[in-house]
Amino acid sequence: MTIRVAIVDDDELIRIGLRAIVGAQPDLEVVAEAGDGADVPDIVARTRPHVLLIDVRMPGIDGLQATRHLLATSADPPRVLVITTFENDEYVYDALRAGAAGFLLKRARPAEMVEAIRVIAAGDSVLFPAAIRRLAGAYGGSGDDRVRAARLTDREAEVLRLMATGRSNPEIAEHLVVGVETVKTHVRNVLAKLGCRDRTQAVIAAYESGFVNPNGLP
Amino acid sequence: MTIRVAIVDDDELIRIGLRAIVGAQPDLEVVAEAGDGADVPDIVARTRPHVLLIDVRMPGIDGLQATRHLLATSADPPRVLVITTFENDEYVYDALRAGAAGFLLKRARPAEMVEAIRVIAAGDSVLFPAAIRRLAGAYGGSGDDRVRAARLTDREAEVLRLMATGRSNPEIAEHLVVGVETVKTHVRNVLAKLGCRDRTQAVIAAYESGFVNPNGLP
DNA sequence: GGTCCGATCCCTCTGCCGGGGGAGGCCCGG
DNA sequence: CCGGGCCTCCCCCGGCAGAGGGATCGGACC
Repeated sequence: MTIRVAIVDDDELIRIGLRAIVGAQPDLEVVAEAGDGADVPDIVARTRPHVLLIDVRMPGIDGLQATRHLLATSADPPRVLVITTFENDEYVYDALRAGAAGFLLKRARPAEMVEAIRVIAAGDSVLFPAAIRRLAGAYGGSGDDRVRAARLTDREAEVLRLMATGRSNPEIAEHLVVGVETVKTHVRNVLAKLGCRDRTQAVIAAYESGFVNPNGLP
Repeated sequence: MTIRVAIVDDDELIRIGLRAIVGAQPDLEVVAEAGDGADVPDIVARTRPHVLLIDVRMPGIDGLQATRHLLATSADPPRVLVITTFENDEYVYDALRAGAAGFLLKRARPAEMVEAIRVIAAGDSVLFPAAIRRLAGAYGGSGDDRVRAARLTDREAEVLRLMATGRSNPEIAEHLVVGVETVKTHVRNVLAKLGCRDRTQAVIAAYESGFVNPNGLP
């Protein structure tokens, strides 16, 4: 099956280069191109790409915003591969946090680029699976049973996620920059809503209901 | 040309393991070892390694600070490969932002580790997806790694499994028909072997390493 | 304007959890 | 035979967790 690729970059030269590289592969196909992040929802809806190559830095709607919006609204979003010039671009990390599946350096060799696209399209492997899933899960809506049924508030969900990283109450407090007492209140509410006796049971519920996931897989 | 590798980790066991793995490769050579991030500038200046393996989490100067300092002061710094236990460790993001070239999971297989070192040493191919893919590599399906590496006894494994069902120590004791003190001893041993602070972290490790799984699947 | 809810913080108090010891019985293997 | 794992149980103790109260503030909603 050919992998459907969409390219979004404000620099036409980059688009031409990427199109040439991607188009030369028998198993890859460029199904859409755009020069503005604002077009992303439209082209995704129309062409249903498997992989979306998008520049983090663009005038108007940048890759970060586009990614976030996409994962928040699309029922079956493409895998997002962020394009960047500098490997230490701070936006990249924000993009990854927003749910991007990986990133690609503009100066990477063509063979590396297409390999990255294939890897990303395969979906189940790659970069920071757990972290990405967690973040994507926070924005997008993939299924929890018990946790979703608990109707946690944003803050409570955040606290549960931190509990599921093994943090103690003081550590969560530090991370959220609030008092320990506040965290304890949230924890108490989470436990009550989930019907759990202690934080360990809550973390188990989080795993079992897919609120958090081990090493990958939706 | 042999790739010169320096290893910095506060855990001597990890250092021994890495040294054994790296040293066994004909094209890799361990030129320095340290247990404290404070030693990094010194060993880098003295031994001029190509690749620096460093643990993100260490008492005193951690990998993050060491990396930052190194890249800020060294004229020709080594490529930094960060060592971490959890792939979603928040420090990892910070380390990458600080200039690390990639990260290595402690539970990765030796072949994946040396491959990662070679990729990093090659320098220009800093493509994360490709590198990470080799690291995360064959992860899926059956991978106890962390838990298996802990070499738990039968009883300890049984206790961990019960911990992962959300049982308290008294409940585990009742289930196993032994005293609570016995259970506490097993729990203590499990925590020590897994390097966890509390039972919640142990349960997370059990899920993340596939020792137990949500809802099904091998 | 009043009500409800979410987020924040504070207090007390019970108790299990987890660390650090030690100690006896068992079976296996050198 | 005797050492070493493993399982079992015991004591002491500091500390955080979790229950149960109550309080303030802001925004959303009516």
